[in-house]
Amino acid sequence: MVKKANNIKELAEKLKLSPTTVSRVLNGKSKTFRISSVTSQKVFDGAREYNYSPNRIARGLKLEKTETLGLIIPDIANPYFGSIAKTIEVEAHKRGYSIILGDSLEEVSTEAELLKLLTGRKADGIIIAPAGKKSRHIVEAEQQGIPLVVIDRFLPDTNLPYITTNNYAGALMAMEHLIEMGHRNIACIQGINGISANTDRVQGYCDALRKKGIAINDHYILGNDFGELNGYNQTRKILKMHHPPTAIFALSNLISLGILRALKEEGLKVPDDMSLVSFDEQPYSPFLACPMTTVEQPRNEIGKEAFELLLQIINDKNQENIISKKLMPKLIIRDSVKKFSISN
Amino acid sequence: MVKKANNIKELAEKLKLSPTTVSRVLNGKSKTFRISSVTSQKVFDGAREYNYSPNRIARGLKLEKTETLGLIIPDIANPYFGSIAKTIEVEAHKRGYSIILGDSLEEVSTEAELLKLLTGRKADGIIIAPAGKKSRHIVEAEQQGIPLVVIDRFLPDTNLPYITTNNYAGALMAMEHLIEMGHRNIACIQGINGISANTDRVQGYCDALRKKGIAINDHYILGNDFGELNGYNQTRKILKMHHPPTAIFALSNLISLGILRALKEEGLKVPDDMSLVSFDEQPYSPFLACPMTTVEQPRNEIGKEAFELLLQIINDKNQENIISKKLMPKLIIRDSVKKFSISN
DNA sequence: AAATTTTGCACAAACGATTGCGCCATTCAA
DNA sequence: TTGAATGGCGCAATCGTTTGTGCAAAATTT
Repeated sequence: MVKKANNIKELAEKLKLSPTTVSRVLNGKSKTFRISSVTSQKVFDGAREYNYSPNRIARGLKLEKTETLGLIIPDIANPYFGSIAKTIEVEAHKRGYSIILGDSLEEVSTEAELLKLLTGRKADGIIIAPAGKKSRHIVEAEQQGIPLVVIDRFLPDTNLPYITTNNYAGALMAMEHLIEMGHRNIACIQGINGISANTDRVQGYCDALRKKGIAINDHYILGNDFGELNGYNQTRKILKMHHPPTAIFALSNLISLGILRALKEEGLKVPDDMSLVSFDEQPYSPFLACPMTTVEQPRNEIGKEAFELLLQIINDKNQENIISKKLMPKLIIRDSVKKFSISN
Repeated sequence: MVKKANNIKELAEKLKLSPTTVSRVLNGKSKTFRISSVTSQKVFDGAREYNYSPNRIARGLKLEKTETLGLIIPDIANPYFGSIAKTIEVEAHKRGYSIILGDSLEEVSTEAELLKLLTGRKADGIIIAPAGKKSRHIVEAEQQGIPLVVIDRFLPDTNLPYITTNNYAGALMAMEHLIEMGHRNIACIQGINGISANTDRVQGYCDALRKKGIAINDHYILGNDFGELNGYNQTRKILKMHHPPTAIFALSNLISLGILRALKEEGLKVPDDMSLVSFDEQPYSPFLACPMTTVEQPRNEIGKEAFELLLQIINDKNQENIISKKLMPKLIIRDSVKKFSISN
């Protein structure tokens, strides 16, 4: 059996020192408190020998900071959020922070619970990708004084700091590509209405059409969920239209999977029977039946920037230079858009 | 500004009660300590009115349990682990536990750090998908007394409790399908050698061949990583072989993506030029250029069972009925295997 | 040699909860 | 009327850290 010191008092006794001294040495305050280097060394050696590591709970209680960050995500199984979570965890770990992960299941009520839990657990800060439009509970949490950064979407009517993709620009790129390829009748299957990420993308969709003098057909904008099923259902609707579009702009990776499922059921091919551009590049995008043209969001940057911003809010007294950002996405052109030489 | 009680003492003062009483009421011990129902009600109302929620850090310190579970995963961006993490988080949340997430980046050293961190943070238990073959640090953590469950892989030479897929059975199914379809020369691109999940799958590969009296060609078993690049590199090797196989059995979702990339570069088609079966069903599997035949692991069950098992270890004194499990996977047959009528 | 400064460390009080024990008031039994 | 039993709640110690303050001993100055 290895020798073991379970707390600072035990270690102090074995070393014939006081807990005070041990604590100070281990926290790198030897100089400040004039602990002799021989004593310091004794403490370091002892800590290793007796395999002592401080109880972070007790430490957190006393210091009133836990070096813990909350991360609330609507769906951690979605690789888009998964990779954001990854970079946040990795960055946090580098800086000594741990992540408490909460999956809100896209439900505002669960999200509110998680928020309460995290404040009860005295997280030093929270990064949240909000589940819905309602944001009162988030604003309240922030007003209780907990540093908070919003990702993926921002919340209008609040001035919570955020890091998101420039969704408007992404939609613009995608649509300009479709239009250049000769498409005029383009449907847009959207996600949750009223969420900034969605609104901005739809805005980009509309503005791109407007710029080119193409009339906006309201029936072409449909759907209300970022999930696969919505993509499937809306596509079925589209295929039954009088005057169906020649292309679909999908506002999420899951939506485009649903589109593919519906098209496949009807025996339709991309891009010959239907052109497609989707938000969210994925590792499999190049290997689909028809390699897909996508808008790639800068996931890693979102994670990094969000973490840095949160850290800044935690550490800085002057909240002057807290600056939200919309990061540029990238259009990856593949084969899922058919070239139309003649206008349809 | 809302009225606010930041700790139990403040709340007690406002209610003209002692912290003792408040604590007992809020912990549902009114009966046991004969707190009158009128007092109890006063406490409940007060807690709501002053928006009091107990400091879980202080609570954790005193109670010596934090209702926090550690989850260590090699790559949270991989949807396979992502969905396991999701079910674990959701189940845990239902039972009042929070999850501290750690991404080991497939590195044993990072994994060891995370393990230390979690014990320092006094997690009540840990669920870990080990990154490598080395497991000393994991065993040590468990011997320090922290409840621990291993997922995805088990660690031979230890008797740590585990929940995994029955990888042997999964490989057997996949191979039997390939053989039934007439394939005799089947390559196997494997993941990290020496890891149980990999070893078992390779064992299934070999046994399936043996059963059918097919000689095992050592050159057909190659690779040493679960990542995309390994799939790509090994496929390039395979394509240069004297006597190339007619089918590849990929031991992970990422490996099969790498295979697809290599095949695509050479202008080869699945299944006409190469048949393919892969471990790990994915949402996109049906929509690939050739809809892929896959082995689906029971991710949700793995998550649930692992959590239940951990809870059992945490709560039960008698560790008699701690029982590890290998859960059955499912073969999903699509179009990526070509039918060979004539033997090749 | 006395006074002062510096060195080197320890005492004890927090942090916010939980809990063994105790104490007073009331009710009941004798 | 007294003693015992019960009802209803509070005191103070404790969990493992950190830290403001304090106090000897050694070193230095006068």
